[in-house]
Amino acid sequence: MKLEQAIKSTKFKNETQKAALNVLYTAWWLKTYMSKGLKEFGLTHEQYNVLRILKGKYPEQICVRDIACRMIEKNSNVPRIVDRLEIKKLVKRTTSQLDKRETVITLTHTGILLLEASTNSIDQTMEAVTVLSELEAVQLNKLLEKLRSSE
Amino acid sequence: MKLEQAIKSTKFKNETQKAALNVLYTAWWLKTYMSKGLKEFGLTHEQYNVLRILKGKYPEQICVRDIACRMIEKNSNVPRIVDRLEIKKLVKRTTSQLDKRETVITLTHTGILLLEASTNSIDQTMEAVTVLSELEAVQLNKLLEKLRSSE
DNA sequence: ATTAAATACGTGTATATACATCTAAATACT
DNA sequence: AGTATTTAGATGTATATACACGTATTTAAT
Repeated sequence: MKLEQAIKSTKFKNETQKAALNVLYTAWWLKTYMSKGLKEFGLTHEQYNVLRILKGKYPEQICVRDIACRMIEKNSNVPRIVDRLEIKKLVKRTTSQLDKRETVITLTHTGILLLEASTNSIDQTMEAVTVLSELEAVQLNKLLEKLRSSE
Repeated sequence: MKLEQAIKSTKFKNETQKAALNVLYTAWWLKTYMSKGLKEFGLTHEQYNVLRILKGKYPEQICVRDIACRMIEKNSNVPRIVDRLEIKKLVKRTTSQLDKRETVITLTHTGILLLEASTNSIDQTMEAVTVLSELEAVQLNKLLEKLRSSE
């Protein structure tokens, strides 16, 4: 669906403003598909992101701060997300002995199994809905990084 | 900043998966700038979106459902956002006489003034941070719509 | 060595997101 | 007409987002 139909508006200041809105809308669109796919595993978008980050470093341990700076949405309240993963026994918290301020998070066996099952399912879903050739994806990545280059 | 630095990860399944993550990250990045700019006006991202939609139709009236389907994030709880705008006296609620189920939302004078001031400020901020030529923006819009074309 | 500053993370609050449920009103069905 | 279904929107719940603040621990400064 064209952006114009999606948000029922045709009045954009210029193509750049439209592009910004288009990025916001597309992100919402992607998140919606992901959340739907994750539902059968009882995971939210953010919980899944944390599990993926833990998997990426496994079996190396990782503290809350390291998780936070790897999150897509940097303002995520990682302690609280970990709370929920801990209740479901998908991760374990331990105080680091090297630095007692740090809380080290570890994937449990249950966590690994759930992550494996959900990753396969989500990757398939996302591949099915994200219609881009490899070349187009490269182009899109370039343009998004150009957009953010003021930072 | 490159996506790899932003989320401290270099392991992507393919360029398409990276593009999806890049869209999500860029959306977060844009929202952050917008929220910062809106703060001085005491508005959130979503409250601003509702005000913009009301302005787009002004002085024509518009009901809650019509606002909802124009929102960028379709799951927005519009009645609750309107609650907050009403408390700040930026909008007014009236029950439609044609269909008493409908609640019609109108911008107040205060609302119009605040919207004008904030729009100028935000448009400037967004233009400053969103670095794209008109041509690049056209390309980006095309690629995002291609990405979503499975829908 | 003692105090000051910085860091890690937990917690609190307001709002948003996602989704389910409830109520009133409008429409459709027989 | 009388009942069923649909629609609009308010409301409830769990989690997330954004941000401020508190506490314990570590590092730096004097």
